[in-house]
Amino acid sequence: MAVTIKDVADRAGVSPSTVSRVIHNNPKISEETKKIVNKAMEDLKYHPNAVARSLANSSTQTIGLILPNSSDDLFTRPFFIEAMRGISIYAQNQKYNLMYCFSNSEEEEVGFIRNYINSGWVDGIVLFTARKEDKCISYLRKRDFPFVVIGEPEEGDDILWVDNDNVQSMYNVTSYLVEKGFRRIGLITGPDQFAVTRNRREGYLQALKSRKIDIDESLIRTGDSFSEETGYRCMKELIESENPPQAIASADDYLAFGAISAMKEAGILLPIVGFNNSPRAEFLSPALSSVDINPVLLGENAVELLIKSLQNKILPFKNVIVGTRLIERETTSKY
Amino acid sequence: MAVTIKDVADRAGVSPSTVSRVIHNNPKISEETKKIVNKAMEDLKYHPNAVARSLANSSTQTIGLILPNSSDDLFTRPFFIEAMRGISIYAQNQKYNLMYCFSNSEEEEVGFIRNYINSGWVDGIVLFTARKEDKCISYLRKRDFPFVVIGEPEEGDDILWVDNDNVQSMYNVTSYLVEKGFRRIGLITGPDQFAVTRNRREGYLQALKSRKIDIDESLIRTGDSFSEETGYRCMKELIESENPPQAIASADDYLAFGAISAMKEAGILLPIVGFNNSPRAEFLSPALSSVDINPVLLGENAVELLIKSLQNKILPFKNVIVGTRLIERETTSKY
DNA sequence: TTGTAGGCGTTATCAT
DNA sequence: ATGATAACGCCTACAA
Repeated sequence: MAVTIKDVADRAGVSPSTVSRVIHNNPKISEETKKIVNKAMEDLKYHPNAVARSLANSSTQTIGLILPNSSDDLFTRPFFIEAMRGISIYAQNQKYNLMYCFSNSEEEEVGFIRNYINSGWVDGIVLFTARKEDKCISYLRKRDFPFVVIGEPEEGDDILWVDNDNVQSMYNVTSYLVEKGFRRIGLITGPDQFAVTRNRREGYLQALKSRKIDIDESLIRTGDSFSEETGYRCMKELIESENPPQAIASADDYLAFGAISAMKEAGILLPIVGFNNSPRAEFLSPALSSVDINPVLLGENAVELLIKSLQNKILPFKNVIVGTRLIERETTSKY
Repeated sequence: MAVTIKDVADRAGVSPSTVSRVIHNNPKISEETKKIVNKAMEDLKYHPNAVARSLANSSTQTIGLILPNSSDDLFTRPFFIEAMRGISIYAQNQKYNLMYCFSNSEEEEVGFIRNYINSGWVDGIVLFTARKEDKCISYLRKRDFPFVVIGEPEEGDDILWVDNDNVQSMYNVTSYLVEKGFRRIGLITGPDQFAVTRNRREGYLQALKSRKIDIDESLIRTGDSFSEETGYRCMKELIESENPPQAIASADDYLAFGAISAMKEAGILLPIVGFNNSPRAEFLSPALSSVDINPVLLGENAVELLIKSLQNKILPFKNVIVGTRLIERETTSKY
């Protein structure tokens, strides 16, 4: 078997507790013995057993990520892997381990969370999406287990979360289109159960109101997914409506991709802006203007909040807003 | 604190070992006590502590994934997240946990592997790429630690790995282009240090040889990355060469994307096939023909091999070949 | 069939 | 400054 703290103690001629103290840089240990113990550890190539340590500390230094696995191709998008990478940047720096699991439904997500908590594997959990009346969130609160959400939940501000300012971002996009001279601006979004949908619509509405532009409900399409098909369908409806829009604000790039297909089919090409700055946006023809939401930073900040709260550090804020920026491309630059 | 096996034992009026036996379905336990103990477990909402269990068993039921983080945008591609999802499908089924880490270099990868092993967190490791003289592989072998590689390593067949038949796949692509009547077929690949590069080139060469077509080295471009820029540069060289190709086999979609840009710039459009069936391939104009390598299945099979070997199950094969299929799209269908 | 006791490797409390 | 001891929660000979 592997070399243990006892082996080191024997070789150094001290007790296991002394070795433990050396490992943890306990101040009241003589330089002399510290040297001897360190030598013994090197000689034996000793490495602490993290599992035993976890048992003794009742803390695993591990964070669990709950990844959704939506029916559409949501998870094939770079958002998740980018956020996971962001999370890894901060967590690895802090010597935290990362666990992940994919779920196929909200129920399954709750199941994995329950399992992570009951088994004692993780110290905290990262949720990748905030739904309306989110069962994961209510379960985690019921269990009083540390977690952070990527995306602002409706449940209030005693929850840790990070998000973009979705209201502001869509406000900016809408204003940008208004500035270009368009007044009839169509809005295509994903399902209403997601906070991101409601917030982006809110930004759209606010922008129009602040410019004294009347809201025309017939210009607002709430899709039942974030897929291209949905975007296509919504756009088609808009095109065929009595009073079609002059420009489109889309709450997601993929919805915008679908919308562009519908427009091409109809032989028109209205200015359009998407969200998430997906790789394809850049290479589409015409290249799609899109809002970069910085998923890496979302991930980093999320796990930073979580880890700091696990370490009982004082959190100046329970929430972090990550800035977005509009990447202007061909679908709007020529107007 | 959480309820332990001892609490259950007390409530059921038995010893902890009896409870443990019930949990593990030990055959020599009376139906009577089994019932009582189960009742007690439910009443107390008992859940075994996985950390304590791991310590006692010296097995964590956890697999560690080592993700590369190449300088180009490799990791933003769906391959990794898809493979991770495939891994999760099998692992979650087998009640295995998954850990992951991103590395910025081969050295860092070795560091994370060392850490995973020394800390005792994981029972086995999944490598996401096989390089020439791969340091991760040699380190894992030195430590005699269980692992599996996605991608065939050069080190031989006592290693667990899964891969596509890259030789055959590129053989098929090349043959497909030959069938269409082209004889001067250009080849664009990524760096030579990756087995996938060497194997796909081999398939290309074999296909030409089998058709008695002379190999023209000037048609073969080995890029120094898998990025679009590289593809662009390689294609430009091919176009400007004395004797340019009539069609292109590309070992990667992104290389193909870059190549298409170069062709568009030059006002030509040679037939071209890529690899990986990236989402963008479908939506490019013209849509890119590409080989679907089935990353989900690669992940599933990889972790299946690893877990079975951890469970000392007899493995009929140490390697698995996952089938590929050519998705024909506009870049070749019209020829 | 069930209980006892020791061990997994580390930490923390209490002595000394 | 260092050592002995118990504890973390579970498993598994060995005994009974």
